[in-house]
Amino acid sequence: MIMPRTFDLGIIRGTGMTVAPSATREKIVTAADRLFYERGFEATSFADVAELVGISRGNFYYHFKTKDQILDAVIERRIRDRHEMLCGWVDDGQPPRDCIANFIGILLKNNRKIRSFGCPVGTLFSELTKLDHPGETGARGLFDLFRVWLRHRFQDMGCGKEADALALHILARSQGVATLANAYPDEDFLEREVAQMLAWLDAVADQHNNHH
Amino acid sequence: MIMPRTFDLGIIRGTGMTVAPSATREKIVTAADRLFYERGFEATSFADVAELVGISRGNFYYHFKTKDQILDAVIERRIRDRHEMLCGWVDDGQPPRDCIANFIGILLKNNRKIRSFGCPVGTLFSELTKLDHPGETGARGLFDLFRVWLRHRFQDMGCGKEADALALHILARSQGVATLANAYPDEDFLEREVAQMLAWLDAVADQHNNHH
DNA sequence: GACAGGTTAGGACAAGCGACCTAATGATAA
DNA sequence: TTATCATTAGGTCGCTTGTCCTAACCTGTC
Repeated sequence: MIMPRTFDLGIIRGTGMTVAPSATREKIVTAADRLFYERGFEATSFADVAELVGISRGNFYYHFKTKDQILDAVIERRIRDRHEMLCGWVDDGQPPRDCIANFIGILLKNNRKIRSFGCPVGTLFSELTKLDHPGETGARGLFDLFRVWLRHRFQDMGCGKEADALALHILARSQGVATLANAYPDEDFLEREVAQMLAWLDAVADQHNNHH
Repeated sequence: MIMPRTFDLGIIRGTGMTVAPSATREKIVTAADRLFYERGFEATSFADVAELVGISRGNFYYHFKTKDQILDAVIERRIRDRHEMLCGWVDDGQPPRDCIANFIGILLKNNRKIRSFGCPVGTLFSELTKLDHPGETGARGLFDLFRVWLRHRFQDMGCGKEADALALHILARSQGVATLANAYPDEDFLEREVAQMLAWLDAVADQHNNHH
């Protein structure tokens, strides 16, 4: 397991020291995280975030020098959250097949948000790529997190060299399902596709159980 | 086959008459189509389009009253182009299996653009949804065009009631592959997934050949 | 030449944006 | 109390945006 980015656990502001994160800063990141997801990064203004947090606009400059820094903090948090979630499943001692099934299950767990706004990872990456925004690297890091984690689970299942291709495959399937669930928000489609993905997963598992 | 939108084949400008489309208007739509795809709708300004076309900014108002009208025209053209492409395959007398294979082949044919900017349909829809933009309906119409066409091809293959689910499935797979090809622009992934989709298609075809 | 109608260029306009500054506030420690 | 320093509110700045207006430009026909 590789942490794709170093984590800024607090405010540094020139002192070179790591301090406990400010409560307001965390509120800003939380609000920005939500608005970047629901409205997109560019369409979200400082005023929007300030209104949601309930603070003054001008106050932002104290916590973040630029809008890009807020984006970095949001991506950082998203990576940390997903990282914890994924590692939690492994630490629980769940077998790799169940871990991957949990990943697929995210689509159902978050089905309402996904049907409204698509996948937080895919839509953010897509937007930043089009904007030629440096944050694209961080957004790709989110993909990397899932890709590497899935690869390791498939390796644990004994898939060997195929593991990375399988990881990308299931990642792509999830992205596609999220996109179409967003365009056609009827619940049946999502459940149907998740069931198919789980069946596919079990077929892969069986195939490698029989071989070894 | 249903045309999801009526086509405005020219400029109306109050007269209620349909006139031959102006050359400048077509240039504007072409440039906007490209920029909306490469940079996104909101991030593309009138100045950007004007520069690409080589005309004055202020001139836009003569051809389009608002930016939204340009978007409508772009979506209209995209629908018309895809409609012609899809109908062309059917009119050529290609069997349904080959028609669907052609659809999957779009991913390879446009692989360079897709790896750079993602899928023109999916990314546009995703952006407009987040913006709560009325053009979302038109963008969904693009999905509808493919969905209905694919459904009819699967029906022609004898898939009956499953046809629509199969159409959505292959649509979702395409979307996911495009998204990940955008994030990881190495050629192998795209070719691998396309091969898998074609294998899946043949499996579906065989299944329904044996049954009947 | 004179005229008319479709077309174009260039600029004006208010609104909103990110970035930035400064004075006021609040809590803590001497 | 006083001093200190982190934090906040409110406002300004230059810039870009979409929208809109008007004068000039073609390119025909009379």
